Amino acid sequence: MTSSTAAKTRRREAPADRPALLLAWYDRHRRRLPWRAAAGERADPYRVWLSEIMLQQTTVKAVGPYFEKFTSRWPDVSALGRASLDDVLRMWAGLGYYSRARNLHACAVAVLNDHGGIFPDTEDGLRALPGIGPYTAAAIAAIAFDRRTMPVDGNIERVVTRLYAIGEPLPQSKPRIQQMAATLLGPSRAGDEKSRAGDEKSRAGDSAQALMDLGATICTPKKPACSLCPLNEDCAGRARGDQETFPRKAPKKNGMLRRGAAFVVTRGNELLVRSRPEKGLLGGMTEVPGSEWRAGQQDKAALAQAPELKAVARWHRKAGVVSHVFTHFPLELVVYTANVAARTRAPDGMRWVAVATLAGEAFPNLMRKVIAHGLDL
DNA sequence: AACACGTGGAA
DNA sequence: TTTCCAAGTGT
Repeated sequence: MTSSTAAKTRRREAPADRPALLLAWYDRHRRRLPWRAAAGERADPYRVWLSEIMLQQTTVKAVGPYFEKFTSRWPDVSALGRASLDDVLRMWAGLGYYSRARNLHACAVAVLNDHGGIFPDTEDGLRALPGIGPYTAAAIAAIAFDRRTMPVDGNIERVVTRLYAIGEPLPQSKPRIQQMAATLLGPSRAGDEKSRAGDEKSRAGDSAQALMDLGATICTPKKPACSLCPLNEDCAGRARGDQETFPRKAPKKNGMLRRGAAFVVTRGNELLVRSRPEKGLLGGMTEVPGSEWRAGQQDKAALAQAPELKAVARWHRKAGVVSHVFTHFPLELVVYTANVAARTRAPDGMRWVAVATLAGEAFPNLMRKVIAHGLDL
């Protein structure tokens, strides 16, 4: 047997201890984030939950100020559970995916009313709450309650598909990824008293956060810094040289451009607004009145679609359009402005709000753009 | 299973 | 400029 064969054999018999390498790396390089406890300390379930909801499909940078605002105003889940939904939507405005805010509030109410203000400490218990899906349930269980479970988010999907060169595209590969990700969990800690399944104490939360930090800082979507990766010796993707091509995923289709009109109607220093329906796009958020948004439509017919605004005499069409891109379609809105007489009543379902207090309204960013365009802000 | 659901930043 | 995407969930 040659020495190189012997080395290969040895490696096969004693593979790198990836869970341990991962935790050792995490102990040196973990990111300091507002919702994370100090090393070795138990995280606050409320802060873990709040951060996990905010971080869904959202960058750490964008979440920072929102997390600060929320925790300052509502220091615990009971406080949030006693807040009004409107207040929560106003605080969430601008973060996107507004059903998260709705579910966040519903979840806080459920924890307060059904669980005495204490978060369930099991994955199943968490999973039953509004807005908590399989990822978030596992993340909270692992990070806040030391449950030995591995949440799989986008970062972990990327790291794992590269590590094992999983060529099957998402989402079909999800079960395989989940299975392989779980092998990166460290062993149960010794000295446990008997424990139920999945109840073993471990550093599961650290293992999960290690994988996320690795994905965020080293195993990045483009140009991964493999030379700095604690798992690089054993990475199948890197061995093949095509690590950047993982994870594979089906191409996404682009939505068609939709157009519509928005009406910025002022009455002195007040603006005419309404609330969107609770379900659907921008659900429950505040908007200025407008036409429907249709693919292929020009704006000619827009005014005709706003019968409740027929009374307005003088419309002024602002030059240019407001462009916005949603996940599934781009949007262009033309903006009409008008100023109406002092005691003009708001049409049914609409209300006047002071321009001075606009910043505190539950406007999604699209509406902030529209209003800024219409008011020349 | 596939699609709806926001936004801003990076390359 | 365009494309991709960032700690997913609900239906």
